[in-house]
Amino acid sequence: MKIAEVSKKFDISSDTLRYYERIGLLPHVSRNKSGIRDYTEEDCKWIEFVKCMRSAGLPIEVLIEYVGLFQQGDETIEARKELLIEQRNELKRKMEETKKILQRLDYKIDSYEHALLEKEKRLKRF
Amino acid sequence: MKIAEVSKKFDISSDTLRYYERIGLLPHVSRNKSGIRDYTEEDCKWIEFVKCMRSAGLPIEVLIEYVGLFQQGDETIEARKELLIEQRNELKRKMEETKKILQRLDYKIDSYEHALLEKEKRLKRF
DNA sequence: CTCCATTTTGAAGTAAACTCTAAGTGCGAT
DNA sequence: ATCGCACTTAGAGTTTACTTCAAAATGGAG
Repeated sequence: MKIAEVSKKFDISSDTLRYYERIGLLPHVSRNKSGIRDYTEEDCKWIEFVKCMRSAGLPIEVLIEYVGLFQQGDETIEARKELLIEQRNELKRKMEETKKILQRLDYKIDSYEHALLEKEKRLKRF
Repeated sequence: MKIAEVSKKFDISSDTLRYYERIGLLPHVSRNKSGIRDYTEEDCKWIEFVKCMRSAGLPIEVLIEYVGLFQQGDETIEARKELLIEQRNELKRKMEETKKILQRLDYKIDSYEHALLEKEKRLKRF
């Protein structure tokens, strides 16, 4: 698969794909004899994984570390697991916070609802 | 309250407080006769609100709009409510996505757990 | 073979959200 | 009254995460 195809498939610009590879957020993609990237299924899985984790807000730095550990082989399974657990905990924490903020928004919206009703009442009075 | 106090209270740097005010993310804070900011309780409530909403990822731009609407008075109650509803929906959407990603992380962590057990088994065999 | 779109690289540019600097003012403590 | 720290402003600088650019090479259609 060439870069344009992959770009379309994941809705990530070619530039970003090259950038991700350059900074080590994706493992090196192999090239054909003339130096053009030829993405494998494996590469695509990484891209999908990275896109997903980025969308959840995992920092690029952490994902680079994960890719790095992965490339070092089986010796890093424990470390990778720990990294994922840490990120999961962080995500859970964020979700709890978001829940609270949602409640707060609900409350505020409700207040506005009441304010609007009051306003209407006052208008009808005349 | 002077800026240093407020900064400490909310753990937001003085620079950031001034910056927020400058871009309209906070209503104008009144100054004493010698030009030094004197934050009221009202100001503090705004800061707390902004900090909270920013932490949930609401864009600065949207919050600036909200502050702007607020300053225009009661005519904008409806618009403010709509703005909050939109942000709430967006937040809900994000939370659903985060939930899915949490599941995925759980699954991945579990896989690593199994991989580690397998590794241990292999070691014990010899 | 000729075009023209696509790809390559390294490097420079951009947007958002701060963060810092410079140059100056104000005020409590010694 | 003067030291020194907190405050002021305007504006420059930084960081993160891309994005664009420039110049050269490749690849497929006609």
